[in-house]
Amino acid sequence: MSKEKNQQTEERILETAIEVFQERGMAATRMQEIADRAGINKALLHYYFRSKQQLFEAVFSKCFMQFAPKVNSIFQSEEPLFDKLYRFADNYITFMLKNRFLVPFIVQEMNNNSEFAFSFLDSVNRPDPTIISGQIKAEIEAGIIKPIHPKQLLLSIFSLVAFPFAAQVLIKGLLKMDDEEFVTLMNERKTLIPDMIKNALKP
Amino acid sequence: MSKEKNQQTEERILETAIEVFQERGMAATRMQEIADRAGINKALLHYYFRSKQQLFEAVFSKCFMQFAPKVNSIFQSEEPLFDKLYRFADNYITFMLKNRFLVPFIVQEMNNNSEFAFSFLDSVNRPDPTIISGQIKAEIEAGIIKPIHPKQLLLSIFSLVAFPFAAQVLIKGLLKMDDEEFVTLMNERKTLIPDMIKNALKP
DNA sequence: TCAAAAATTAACCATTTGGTTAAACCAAAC
DNA sequence: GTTTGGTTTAACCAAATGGTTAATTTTTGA
Repeated sequence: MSKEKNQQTEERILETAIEVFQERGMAATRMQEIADRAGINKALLHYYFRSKQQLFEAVFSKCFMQFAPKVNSIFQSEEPLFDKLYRFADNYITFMLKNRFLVPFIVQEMNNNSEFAFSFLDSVNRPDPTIISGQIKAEIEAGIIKPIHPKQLLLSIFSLVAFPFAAQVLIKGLLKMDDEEFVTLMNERKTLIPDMIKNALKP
Repeated sequence: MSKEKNQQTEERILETAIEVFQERGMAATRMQEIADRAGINKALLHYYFRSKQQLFEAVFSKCFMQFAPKVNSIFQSEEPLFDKLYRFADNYITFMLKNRFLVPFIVQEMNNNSEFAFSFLDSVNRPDPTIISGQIKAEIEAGIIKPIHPKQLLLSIFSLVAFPFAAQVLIKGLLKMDDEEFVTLMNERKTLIPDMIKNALKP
């Protein structure tokens, strides 16, 4: 068989696996369901990816890499802090609105598999907080923004942007929103969040 | 056998089940492990709680009720908005620091089991956003705070407080924190978050 | 004291699940 | 056309898992 089809099949398996893993999470995912949805025999899964664990790791890695480099490039550019912030909120929310299960999946599996999570983060070109932390300190010293621990600021930004996706069902339930309203709200947040932080940090 | 011991056993099972479910999540939890940790026979689990699903629902309900009424009472009191906010951040973070797995558990299981999640929320004395939403609108009209959609404000508050707990492992990994630093940061956030929001909403 | 009721257990059971094996299939090279 | 290599499948397998049953132990209350 040609290399072509080989790659195609592997690709189809991985894409299907991403779907199922994101929908159900690692623990609740069944190899059989992936095989069924991909229209192949279960044994073929093990032919391409040796085990459930390895398939999961391929899925996780691909998912993580779908947004990490982008975040990285924004945070490591030369722009002023607030420009980065607007760009980040916009890009991140836009992307996550198209990939609704991504954040919950990453968050959940990191929590449930922390040994793997840490070794994965160490092996990967992950967003590096030192550069932007330096920038935050510099802008504080320059009097552009109020003093704040850089990690607190970063944590707040991530929280404001990511939590609504991470806790989608809870939030919709508590605030009595349907999906349409949720999307509207998240679109507003592309500017609302940076505006809010800008205001909060006004010296 | 006395009603006493009955209650005691049921209580011990439930407490153990809370531990295991929070550690592993519904899908990865094994009835056998709960039985082992509780020092009883597996059949006894089914004697008190008919099935894994029912045990899970008891666990989930008890966990949810550990904090929902408190949040409720704070948000529905007569205080000014910012007083509530300070009280909420302080109480919530203090409690979650002592129950590290609670938020991730609730968030994860609501996501993975949304049919159950919604019917549960409907059946329960959940935090009701209408009251505090009214208050927010009133304080906007009184010129105390800037205009903002009440749901956006509530969503932001929840995000800032809850996300670090929900995504603990991811956050520690990205920001390179050990647990000690995490605790320090979260303690600072008891006032940092309300301060930040207060500033952001200054008219 | 002793029989009935409740609690607890050991042994089972059916099904599900991740994973394996050996055979079949199929495109291409010779 | 036949061999050869990787690809795909049907059939299996052993372990794990949620759940049940029937018997045993403990408690109760008359």
